[in-house]
Amino acid sequence: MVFMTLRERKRLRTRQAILTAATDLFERHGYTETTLDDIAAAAEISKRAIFSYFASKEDLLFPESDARIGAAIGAIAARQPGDGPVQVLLRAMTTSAQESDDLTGRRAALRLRLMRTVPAVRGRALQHQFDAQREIARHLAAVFPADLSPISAAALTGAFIGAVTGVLDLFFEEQEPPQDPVELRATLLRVTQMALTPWLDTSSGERDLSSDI
Amino acid sequence: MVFMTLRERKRLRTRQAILTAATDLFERHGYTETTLDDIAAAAEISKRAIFSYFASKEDLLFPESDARIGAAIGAIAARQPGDGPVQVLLRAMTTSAQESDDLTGRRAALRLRLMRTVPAVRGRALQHQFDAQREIARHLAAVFPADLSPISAAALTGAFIGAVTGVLDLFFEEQEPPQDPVELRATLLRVTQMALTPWLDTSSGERDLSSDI
DNA sequence: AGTTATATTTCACTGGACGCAATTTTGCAA
DNA sequence: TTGCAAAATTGCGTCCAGTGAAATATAACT
Repeated sequence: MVFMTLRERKRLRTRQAILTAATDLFERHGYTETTLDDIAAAAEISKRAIFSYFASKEDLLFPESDARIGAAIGAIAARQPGDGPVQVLLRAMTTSAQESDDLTGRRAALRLRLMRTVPAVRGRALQHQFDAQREIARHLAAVFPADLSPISAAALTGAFIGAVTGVLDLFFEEQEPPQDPVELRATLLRVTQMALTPWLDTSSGERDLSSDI
Repeated sequence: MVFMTLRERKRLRTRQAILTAATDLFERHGYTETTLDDIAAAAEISKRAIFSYFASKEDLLFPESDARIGAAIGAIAARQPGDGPVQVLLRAMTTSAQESDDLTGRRAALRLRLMRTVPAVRGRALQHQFDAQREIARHLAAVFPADLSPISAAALTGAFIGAVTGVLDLFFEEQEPPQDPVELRATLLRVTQMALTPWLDTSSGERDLSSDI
């Protein structure tokens, strides 16, 4: 966006200031230990102003959730002619894991860590994931009206995401999420592969995810 | 338990009083509109005492979540000799939907309604569901060490529950959850059937869930 | 009855969220 | 450059969930 009024640019800057201040303090002093007053002070803004940028304290950890959904449905829209629903879902997952910076960056690792320690954060994460899932299912059904009823689309999408989430949780129970963005992204793709290979074997068309890394 | 100290009996009574007061007020005035002070007053107890029974306001809606998990892992333990992982999972879902009063009763319908309107409630519900999923996956892997790695168990369980949850959400988007417990339970089983039939066709052994109704 | 253990109440306090009015900042036009 | 309307920001104040600690009450045990 080259054309932005000065107002919008400044707003973006303070928004970014809030985000960096928040993640910074979260990393150094912990999530619950950091108050909104602290963040406001660090961002040189009033506490009240934070709520004009983010709806809640938790949302400071999910600043780009819309973009992630957007990437996924974009991948669905830009499907290859020969692909079936399963392939499309798969590609939507991997590309959305790559395009949006939401899965990389230092905020991603922080979020993964906080998800397992702060209940409120986990709850918000699951909510976001669920909303994304509903949206994806809706678009998938719209794109394959012949092959998928809305119900089948919901079931298939839920199964996919559920499988990946389940394996991800198990995986990060014993293994710390890597700090390095590149490594983190590779790990996520590997876990996706682990979660979904049984599928790809039995149902339709083998495909190696590692080609996407 | 016929033999219970007076203390335990009284404690159970007040616990029940809190629950009925809470669900009552939630139904009549709404969740966010009802304060903990209201509930405390209705239960004739101090607000502070509520927290010695329940950890949070949301948890007033999930009083028996442990029992639900217990029923599920009980069903896994008491599996039929010939059943594979898929059948066991299926039976665990249906029986846990029947044994625990958590899915029936007027609190279940209320909860389903609030899950779609109050974000905090939805978050808590997803958290409970996720915890249950992890527990179930762990037990499933323990019971089928030959057929399932811990990872496959996590993926399979996540896929199952994810599919059911996704379809459930879609279903209740247009259709109000029925108030009548019997009808509600039947609906849940029907939705489960809808979500999982594609599976049962392709993978292993057809089975009609309606025999469980 | 007296003693110990466990609930419950009371009170004071923190922190997140939000409504509202006053005030400052900014974009833009005369 | 100045003036003005719109938008952003601030500084209150309020509400409510949740916590800590001390005081009080109540059951259990001997």
